[in-house]
Amino acid sequence: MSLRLNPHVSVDCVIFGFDGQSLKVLLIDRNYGMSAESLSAPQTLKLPGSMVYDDEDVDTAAIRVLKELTGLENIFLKQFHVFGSPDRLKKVEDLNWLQAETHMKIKRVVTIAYYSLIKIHKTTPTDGRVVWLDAMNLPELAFDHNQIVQVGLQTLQKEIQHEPIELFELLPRKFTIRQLQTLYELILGKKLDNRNFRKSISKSGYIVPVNEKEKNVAHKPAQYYRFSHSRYLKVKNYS
Amino acid sequence: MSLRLNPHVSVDCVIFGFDGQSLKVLLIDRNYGMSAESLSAPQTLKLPGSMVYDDEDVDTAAIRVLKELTGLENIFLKQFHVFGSPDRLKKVEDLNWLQAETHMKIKRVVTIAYYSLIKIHKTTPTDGRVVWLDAMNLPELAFDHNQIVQVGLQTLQKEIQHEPIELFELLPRKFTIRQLQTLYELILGKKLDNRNFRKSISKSGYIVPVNEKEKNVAHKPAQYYRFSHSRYLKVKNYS
DNA sequence: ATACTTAACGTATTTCTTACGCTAAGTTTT
DNA sequence: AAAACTTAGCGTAAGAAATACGTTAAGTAT
Repeated sequence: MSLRLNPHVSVDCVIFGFDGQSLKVLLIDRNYGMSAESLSAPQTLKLPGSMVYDDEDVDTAAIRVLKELTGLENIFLKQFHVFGSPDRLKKVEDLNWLQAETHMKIKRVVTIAYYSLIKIHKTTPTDGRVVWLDAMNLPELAFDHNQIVQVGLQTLQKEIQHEPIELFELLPRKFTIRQLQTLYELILGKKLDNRNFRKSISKSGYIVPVNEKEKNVAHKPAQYYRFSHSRYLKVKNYS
Repeated sequence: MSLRLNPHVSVDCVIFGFDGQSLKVLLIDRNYGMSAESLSAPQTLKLPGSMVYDDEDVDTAAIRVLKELTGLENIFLKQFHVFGSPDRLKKVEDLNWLQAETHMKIKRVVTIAYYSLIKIHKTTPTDGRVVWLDAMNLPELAFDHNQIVQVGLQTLQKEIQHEPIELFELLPRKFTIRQLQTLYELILGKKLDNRNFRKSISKSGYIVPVNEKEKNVAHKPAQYYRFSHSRYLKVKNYS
């Protein structure tokens, strides 16, 4: 019979952001501040994550990671998968970095992955380790983080079919229908019919116009809308 | 800064079964073979689970638990949530039992929950610890296992709206439309219109009749159907 | 004034969902 | 043997939702 051990338990966050053009993922440069040679080494980027502390709920750990990096609280965060293969740390440089960082002898880490959606402009810009990269075109990341992003993206694609609410976390408070459609198209990876998209928006009942239009654009200015949480609850509960 | 530790990592399986009448969950009597007083103690029932072994993938651990209890392999198993609250072991008898069972000093266990669907008649009947109880009407279970079953059921409800394929794991190879409908109604917790249900089945394209009917029933005998995996793939990929 | 660009409304068609009426094929009862 | 009972199984019509596509509107740039 096999022996039992305690793997270390961590959380990793796939933090999606939208800058109006493309879908981004927040990454940490783990060699930030090091020599130029190190910086040019591959796989220097990783997802933000942390070991789970003593007496800390795993969800709380994910909330903490997000707070530390972005300063944001009360953000949508969803647990979506556990990555627990024993050979997740098969790259030597990953294991070395992890042990130096945590000051612990580590054999194995089981990680619980979360995804989150935030507005890019709200992130703390003082943390130089943070970079935003295009979610659809990532370089090779540390550990199994490319796989984690991929599974997170697939989960998000499934989720927004039923709960579009999550997407509003990615947009400014006031947004145009076109911005919302672009976001849908980016995440789903396909084009949508603008006229039918508009119809579905007006039918939704919880995306309401605000008294403001675009300015200084070289075409007909678009109406701004906002997401009405109270109307959302009404629509979902009482009809 | 808080200390870091290694919680123990376990898997727990919510194994759903269908006996033609009601939806069941497989539970383990952890006091099996003990004195009568112990047997009458509350919370003697728990979900099947295990610590994750050294060099074992977490998914593999879940597969192993299922195999040990039912003898079944190649069964649908889906990871659905991690339960990682630090006070999961707050009941003294739970902690005592766990430490006696594992011969380890345990402070905390983070568990990864899976659900699975199987045909009840195929379970190994030799294991006396195993009991099947009605999923909708469970007694108080050990640990946070009532909550785990509840979340598992909610996940299953969501899943079958999009991927009815999972349900065929619960039915015999040949089944009637009525059996399938009963299963849907049990899981969704609501009645469905039989005529419309039949229509959706014939439209599906992957539930095909076999050359056999019910016998010795006190009414018009029903046609048997089976799930065609090859047709399922065609329908889902090429249309 | 004309061209250009994106916003925004409308309509017709098809496809999906829902509600409900009726007949069919067995066994059980009288 | 006929009638009653039970569940199987087909059909149709109305309403809702998804799809495809034509057209006008309101600004800036030249």
